[in-house]
Amino acid sequence: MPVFALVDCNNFYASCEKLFDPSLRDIPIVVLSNNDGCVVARSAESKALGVPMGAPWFQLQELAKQHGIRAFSSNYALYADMSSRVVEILRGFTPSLEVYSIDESFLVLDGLPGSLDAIGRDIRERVATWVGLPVCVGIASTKTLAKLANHAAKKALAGRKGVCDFGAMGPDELSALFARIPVAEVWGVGRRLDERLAELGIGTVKELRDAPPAWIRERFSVVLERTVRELNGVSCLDLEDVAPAKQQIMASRSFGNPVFDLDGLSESVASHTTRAAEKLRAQRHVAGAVTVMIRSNPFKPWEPQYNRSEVVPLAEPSADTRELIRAALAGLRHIYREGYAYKKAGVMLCGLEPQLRRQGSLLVDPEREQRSAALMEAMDRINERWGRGSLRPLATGFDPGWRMRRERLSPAWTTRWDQIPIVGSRSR
DNA sequence: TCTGGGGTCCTAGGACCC
DNA sequence: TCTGGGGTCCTAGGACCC
Repeated sequence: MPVFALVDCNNFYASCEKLFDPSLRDIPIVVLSNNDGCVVARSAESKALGVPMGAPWFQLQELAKQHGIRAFSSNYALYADMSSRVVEILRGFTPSLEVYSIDESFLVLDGLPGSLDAIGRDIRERVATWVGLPVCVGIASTKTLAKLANHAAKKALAGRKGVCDFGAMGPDELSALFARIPVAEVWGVGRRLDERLAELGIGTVKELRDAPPAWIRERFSVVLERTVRELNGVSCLDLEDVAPAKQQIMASRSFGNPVFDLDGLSESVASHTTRAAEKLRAQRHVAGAVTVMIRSNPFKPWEPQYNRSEVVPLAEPSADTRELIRAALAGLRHIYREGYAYKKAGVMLCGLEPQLRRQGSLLVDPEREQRSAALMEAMDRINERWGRGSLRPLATGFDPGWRMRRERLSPAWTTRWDQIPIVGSRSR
């Protein structure tokens, strides 16, 4: 029987913010989405105050003032760096590891010496000692159960010091626990499924676990059927230790201020295309089409609304930023309409295929293609060495109007020499 | 003034094929 | 009166995840 562990950082973004600023200890803090829009992470103190996940920050002003809640802009440079440090530590326990998200990893612990509970406590201690972040560990025979065990370690069985191994619990104990956990906590059960399950009298994990899989498949789908099997200890989801190549690549952002004219939209679309193209080349793929999207602000229904996208196929699949921008801007000109306050623009690259396996085409000049590849590689290397955006297409512009708001950004403590924390200094 | 940004998978339905 | 059976591919939409 396989043994999966799910290691999950507690309140990850909020914990990262607290890590380098001791004055924040015991202070309620939240981390905001891009444009300082809504709450995407809360410290334990903020949760205790009842700050809801996803709440718009401007609606929390009163509560924040009352309790001294501090808010931070998303500092992805910091979170990504801390995340990779945690993963590095986890790799010290097992080579079979899947990075599931920025703050979660699945580990396969089969055949390791020592008790699983002891390994779990080791993981917790090592991460806490080496990088200072709190994690919880859930251990079970399937991924879905490991997720649930992790949840139990955080909530229902918080007394177990952040480690929960379902394998060490008896069937009655497990059933009693499952009868206390709402079915919505199960990985793969979202709001809609929760509602539909409730109508059928399934409200707890235990009730879903004990439902006949065939019946679930009939009433719902093969996806939920798989979830039921996983809850019964039948492993259906394998560890994906090699991340599969993306099938589509998105880049989009809301604007810090509304944009009205084509020029502003063009600059943002060119910027998004540039970022998407970097990701595309990083996975060594080419794209067959570019989708460009623009929309007004749906939270202002009293203003005229406009929401449109267009797919622009490329004559030949490409990873050349210039060609992708040309296609995106052609699509943008086609769908742009005057008279709207635009709130968001984005591009999506699709029809992705590996760069190398491409079929030769009579329409492609090999010499030109080589020059393109060399230029893109040079640009990527310069930007890697000197920082993103050091060398960029002119079409991405200089207008700050549409760029996102980040008024509460903490320093890039670990990724910029000029922002590294200073512990003490000798004065003369 | 102010409301995120990515992704995946599955299903149904239509077009089209022989 | 009466109009098959099987398949593929594509797209849109809905659900989920963090």
